[in-house]
Amino acid sequence: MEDAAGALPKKVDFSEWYNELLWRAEIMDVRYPVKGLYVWFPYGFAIRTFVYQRLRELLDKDHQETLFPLLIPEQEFMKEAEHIKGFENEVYWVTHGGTTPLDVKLALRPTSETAIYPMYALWLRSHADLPLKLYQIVNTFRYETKQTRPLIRLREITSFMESHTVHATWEEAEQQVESEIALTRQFYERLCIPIIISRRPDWDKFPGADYTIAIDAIMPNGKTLQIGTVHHLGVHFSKTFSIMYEDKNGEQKLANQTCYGISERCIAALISIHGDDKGLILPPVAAPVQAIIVPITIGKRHEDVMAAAEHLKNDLTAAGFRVKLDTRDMRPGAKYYWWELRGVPLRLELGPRDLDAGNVMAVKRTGEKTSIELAAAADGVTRVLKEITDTIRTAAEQHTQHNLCTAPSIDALNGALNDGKVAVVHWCQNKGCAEVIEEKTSSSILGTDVRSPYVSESEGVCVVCGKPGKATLVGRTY
RNA sequence: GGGGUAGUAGGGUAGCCUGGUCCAUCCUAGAGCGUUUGGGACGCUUUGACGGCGGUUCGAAUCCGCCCUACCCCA
Repeated sequence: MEDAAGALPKKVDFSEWYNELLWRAEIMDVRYPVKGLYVWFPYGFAIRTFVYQRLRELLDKDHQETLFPLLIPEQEFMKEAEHIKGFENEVYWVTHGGTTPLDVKLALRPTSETAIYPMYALWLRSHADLPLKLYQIVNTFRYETKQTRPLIRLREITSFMESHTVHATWEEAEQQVESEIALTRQFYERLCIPIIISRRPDWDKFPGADYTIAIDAIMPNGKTLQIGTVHHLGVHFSKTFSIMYEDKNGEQKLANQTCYGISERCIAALISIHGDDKGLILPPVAAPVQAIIVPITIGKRHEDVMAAAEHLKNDLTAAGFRVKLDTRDMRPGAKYYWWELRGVPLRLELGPRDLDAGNVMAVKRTGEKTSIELAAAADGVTRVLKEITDTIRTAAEQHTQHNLCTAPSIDALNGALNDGKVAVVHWCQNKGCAEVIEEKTSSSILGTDVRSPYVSESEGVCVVCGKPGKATLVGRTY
């Protein structure tokens, strides 16, 4: 029934599928009349809320949430040379207050280092104030010149979680980097999104960082999406902004810093990796509606069924599930399609036959049907939702494993990339060789020191020059 | 960074080349009423559009220019 009313484009036509799904599943409205700015539909925003709740839960264990201004005065923004170089072509400037030109131009934050660190300099006095670990979830602005895409490449990033930590020593900051990586792992583990961690090459690190660790996911078309970065800032910014503390011996020392970011790209990955030809598939942790009850009412059994459905809803709500009862005047089949498109993990069909048997039919968004006893509905739903999570996670992991391979030569690399894969090659870490690889295969070096269950560290000869090389992740990127 | 194609109701389209018969086509969605309801219901009634600004012309959805926006390809 390909041509049935309302069929989505197939997921193999990823770009079309993605755009259509954002619209049809009511995630983003792309019709806002400014390039690169999009509107969250309430349903999409609800997904965002639950996803970011998961992130906050993890951060709040040892970070504190805060909020800094959107506007950064030009002189602060211009203090750190490398940082400016990295961002100057992407900054939006506020130049007027009404009709009056401003004496000091104000930047719309492309990221908040230069907003936060002057304040850190004021706040930090002694080693007893360390470590300092704050985060905020804010919008940021970047004048992107490449093609913009909803949730993926935006001129206004609406949901940028940025964490900024301060430590006494470089080693402590390094440990913090590891702990942020572990946090990111847990976050994506909960969303059932497999990730690949690597260390970005020097030319691709954050402007003003000692090094950058990146988290990438493989999208359905084989392109990689960077869905998190952790940066060791060393003392670059603390020198510039005089972020100093008095150590135990009474000496003034420069602090070491890290910063770490995750944006709504995590939702792009969530949608893209799990969805199918019917629409979204949301893992229960991220689903605004975890179970939808569809009553099947015929003739005079209408009231019986509705009462039982209401009762079921109350039971499940009391047990802590996000449940809805769909009482709209639509045929049941239409409701099934409607909720499948929106990725609700579990559908509970309740009709006269089920009622007479004391059961409710539980249909997983991942495909399977089982019967649940009405008297023990909460237990049944707990079990089935867990099975759904496992199915979603396993499918995503298989996809990632399937799309990762090793390539012993440039030709093999090209072949793998053309097959929609991400590959590991050996590379000598020389910039010239990287350029050869990138040019010959129209791809990007993602990084070295790859951490993934599907990639093992190995030594080998550089695919370009034949000198000793390290395992390096290469892919076509968003 | 370079090139291309397009913009017509909420969504998708026809009309444009060859300006007038277009108070604009069809599908879908929306509203109202009725009959329906175990996988996308049906009938009747009804609302709703030529991206923006300017130009050419007696007359512009249609031709020209600029702007905005979107999509595709190449680097």
